[in-house]
Amino acid sequence: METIKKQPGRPPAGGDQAVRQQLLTAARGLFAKQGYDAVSIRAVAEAARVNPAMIHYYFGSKQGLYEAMLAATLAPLIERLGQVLSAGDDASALRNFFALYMRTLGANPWMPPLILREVVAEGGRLRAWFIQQFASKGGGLLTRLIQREQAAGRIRADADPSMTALSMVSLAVFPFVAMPVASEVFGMRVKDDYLDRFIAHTERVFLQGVSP
Amino acid sequence: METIKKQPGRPPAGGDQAVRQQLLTAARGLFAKQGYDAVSIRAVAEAARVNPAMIHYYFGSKQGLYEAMLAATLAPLIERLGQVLSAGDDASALRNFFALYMRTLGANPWMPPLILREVVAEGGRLRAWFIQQFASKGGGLLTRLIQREQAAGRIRADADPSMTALSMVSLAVFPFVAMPVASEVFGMRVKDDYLDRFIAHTERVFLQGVSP
DNA sequence: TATTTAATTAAACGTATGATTAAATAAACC
DNA sequence: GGTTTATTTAATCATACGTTTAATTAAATA
Repeated sequence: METIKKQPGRPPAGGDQAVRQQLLTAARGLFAKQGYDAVSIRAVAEAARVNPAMIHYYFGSKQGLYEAMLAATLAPLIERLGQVLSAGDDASALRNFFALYMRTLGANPWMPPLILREVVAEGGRLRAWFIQQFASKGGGLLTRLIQREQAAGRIRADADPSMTALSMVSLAVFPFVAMPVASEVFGMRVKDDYLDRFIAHTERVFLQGVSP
Repeated sequence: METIKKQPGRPPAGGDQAVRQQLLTAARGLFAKQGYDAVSIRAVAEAARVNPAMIHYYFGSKQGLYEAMLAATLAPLIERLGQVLSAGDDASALRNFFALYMRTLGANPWMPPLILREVVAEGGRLRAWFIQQFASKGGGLLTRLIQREQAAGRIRADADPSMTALSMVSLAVFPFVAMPVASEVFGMRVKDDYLDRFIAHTERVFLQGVSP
């Protein structure tokens, strides 16, 4: 039990000054796992080993913390997908896009729940950022890609691009969130190569499902 | 402003004695739209036009109300799917199953959000009922159907049944919850025939995606 | 060195929540 | 008709929540 840093006042300069980042990280984990309403700012502060008042000092409010965390967590995904999309236009672009999408979700376990909770949060608190900065950008990327693939004859032309985008997002995002349930129901043992096999399965279902 | 029924005491026999059902209906709508934590028992009682204490009288607790509502809402879906599954074994069984699944979700708008909120509620309050009574039964039905179709050569044999079931659930459930977001992002206008067209689209993506 | 600014703590505030209780009233039963 | 039981209301309880404030300390600045 170290008793350092128990008194008020500005901390010595030796410290990491990483309080803000600790809060963001703690908030990411807790909000993803339990949802906005179930997480108290005291719980976040405790997980971050920080005084609860620091949340208001750095983020103004609980909602401010949540919004900052969501933007910091989800924005990079859109950016990377955009890069892959503008990288190439060959026959493997769709496959690359899909693989990067699912691999990123698999490597950042807090992403899928955060996305799903926002999607289901109809009329919720910060719907604005999620829709305008995440969903519409991601949806734009997706439909552009799909139409490009349709023009190239790799996706059948009679498929509605918006519906196709929805199908792709469904196949890619939902299973990650459902995995804990599926483990109990199907007894899936998540071994090392499981993620790879699952991505390959999903990729094939989608690509074959929308092919001409 | 009618002032009837404002005094305590057992109500006259003329009344409907439907308090319990009113509470279940109000709870279904509110919990589906806002989630468990965001809904107060006072809000449920107000929506049901009933005294808040009635929740504890009939259901013991907020959680009791939630569990009763969830069971009453989701159990019929599993039952109906089971009937369809055991009805026939011909080439249209899979298509019938899929259509009934999506059509039921579309006709009962509170179902998809309730399911999704349970799926994402890792370590949540009543995970027990959802997993043991809903997810495992539904998962059992699904894998049985998929393996039957594989034996009949209508689903490719190298597809993992559990993964295939996950893909099917993803394609069928997620889009309903994402529809409000998709409307804003894609400008989808939900016309009369939209649901039919969307179900047809999804059905084709899945069937074609898992075909040999 | 003296003063101001930044970062942190502990304590408190007002409110909303889930839950409980006592009283009240009509139905059900004997 | 008298007693018991079922259903409802209003009031209250304790707690947890988001937020605010005042005090405190070290860094930054001059």
